[in-house]
Amino acid sequence: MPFPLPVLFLILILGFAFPEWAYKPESSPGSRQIQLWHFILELLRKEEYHDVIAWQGDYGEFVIKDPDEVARLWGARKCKPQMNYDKLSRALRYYYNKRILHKTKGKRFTYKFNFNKLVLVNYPFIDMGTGRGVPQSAPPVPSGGTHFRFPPSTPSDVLSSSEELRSPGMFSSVARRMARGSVSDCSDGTSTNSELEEAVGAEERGVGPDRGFRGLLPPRLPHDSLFRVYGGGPNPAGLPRPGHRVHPDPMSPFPVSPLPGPGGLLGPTLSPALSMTPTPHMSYTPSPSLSSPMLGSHFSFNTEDMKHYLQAHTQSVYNYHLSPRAFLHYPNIIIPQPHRPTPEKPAAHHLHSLSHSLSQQAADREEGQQHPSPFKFKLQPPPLGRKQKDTGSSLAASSSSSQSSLFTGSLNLAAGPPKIKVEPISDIESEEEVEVTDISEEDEMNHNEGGIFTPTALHHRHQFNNHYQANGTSISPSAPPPHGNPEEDPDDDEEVFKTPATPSSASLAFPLINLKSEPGQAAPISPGGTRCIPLKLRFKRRWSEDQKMEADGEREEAEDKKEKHEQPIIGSCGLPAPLPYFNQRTHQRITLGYYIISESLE
DNA sequence: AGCGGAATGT
DNA sequence: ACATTCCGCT
Repeated sequence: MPFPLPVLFLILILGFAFPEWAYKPESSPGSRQIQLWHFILELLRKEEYHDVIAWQGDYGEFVIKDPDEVARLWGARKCKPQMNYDKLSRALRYYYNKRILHKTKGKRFTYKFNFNKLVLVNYPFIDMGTGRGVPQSAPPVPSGGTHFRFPPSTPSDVLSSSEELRSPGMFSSVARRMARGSVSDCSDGTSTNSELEEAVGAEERGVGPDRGFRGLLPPRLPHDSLFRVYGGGPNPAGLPRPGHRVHPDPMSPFPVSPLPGPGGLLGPTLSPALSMTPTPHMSYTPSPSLSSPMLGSHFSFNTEDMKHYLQAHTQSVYNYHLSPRAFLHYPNIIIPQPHRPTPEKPAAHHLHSLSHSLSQQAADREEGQQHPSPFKFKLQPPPLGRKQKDTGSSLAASSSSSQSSLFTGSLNLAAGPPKIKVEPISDIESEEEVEVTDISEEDEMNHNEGGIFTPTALHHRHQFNNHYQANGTSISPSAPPPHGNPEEDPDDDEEVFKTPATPSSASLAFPLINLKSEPGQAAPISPGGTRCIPLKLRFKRRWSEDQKMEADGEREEAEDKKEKHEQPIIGSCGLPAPLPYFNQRTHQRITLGYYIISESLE
């Protein structure tokens, strides 16, 4: 083996951090076509449109003052001249089920973003503001006290020579044009999007970078605790926070976004939830370069693999404006020296230095805590989208594991048919492994009966009876949840969002790998208090799930069509993807479905 | 005004 | 997937 085990593990983590999905635009502002809620946020952010749409009322609540105009703008952006508010509102209504938005009842044209669930990793710096009507904006990067800089986001700076790393359209001239809000490619000549274009142009022309952030700030903040990182509230996590918002990092990519999207529009946006829960949304796409080695009894990473993944990660971070906090997940990343990408491929260097400074950050943050540099990760199963449900995702069991045990665990599964017995999960374990990173999870835990987890729960109830019934067997979304969400506005239509997006997360997920634990150590409780279950059980559960999925995956697909609840909106954030293992008999890759969320911040 | 099903489009 | 379009219903 070219690398010692710890290094291999790092490579593995890094490697899995940058699978194909990292390039996928899902939820990313720049890529793909703009989504309506992106656009809404964009408008919200611009003072120019405050007569048309503006934050109003509760946190995350906005009112469309001029529905026709909003529709017109939207139609212009999408080159849909026939757009009107009726259609637009239909689109908005689709967001209800996705829990991006909900309607503020009784208030005309008033909707509310579900920032509890809206983990805009791609908009990590939305600053919802702390100050009662006082527009605030956060520098896009917590530059104060750190060395972090978004590197120059030019293609040559970020992209490697590897073609496969090049995201389509990224950083092209077209992309740059789009980044200024110019999407007037409407071939029908109905380019009516000049407004936004002008607006963005004005921003670019020099109004301070700070200016562009303001529009996104809703007038009030429900809980300081929500935004302790960027919001100006207490900052228990100890993350360096900029003292002055007026002097944003000059290196910030946000004022002039490199993003191709409609305007780099959401550059300086923050995920309030992210502040607390850097919950990456990841769907793992198997990487060929890793699959073959995994089948064998040993890993072999070649330089290209490393380059690929390191660069990919770096690129995805840049492309998607990922929060630098994403790097906190690798506080002690070490790019193996012997195989460090060469200078003409600077991505790894970036990553290296990034992780370096960020590890310092992490060290600062960890000051006074037990473990100065805990290589600890919380893992979360993939969101229960339909796809994931089909492929099996909900039963990610948590575990704390040493490097070697993780490896051997994976390897054992790869090396031979797992001798795993299907057995129900005891609710004790399930419940105890709950990791509430985001207080918004609380409501989910309390209301999983209406959530996306439901179908899975139904399908697997016979198998995981105890677990699911622990939280009630009713799948009625109307079952009023006990009040348990301190951050939920009292006057808000709570049931809408109390629908648990991720009871699975709450009850089954947030597995944790404590990389610091000794080999073989059970590490039942992490320093952060996370309950972990043995690796063996984790795989066992996983296997059960997979077997189950193989059996009735199609049936579920059919039934899932009716299921509208989907995962919380989480942007891709360039974090490690789940570890795959293989079903030896079928030789199929199986995604474990663990997501590294974050270190414990508490 | 607002909801959501259905068909359709990209 | 994420709308767009249409429409019946409340």
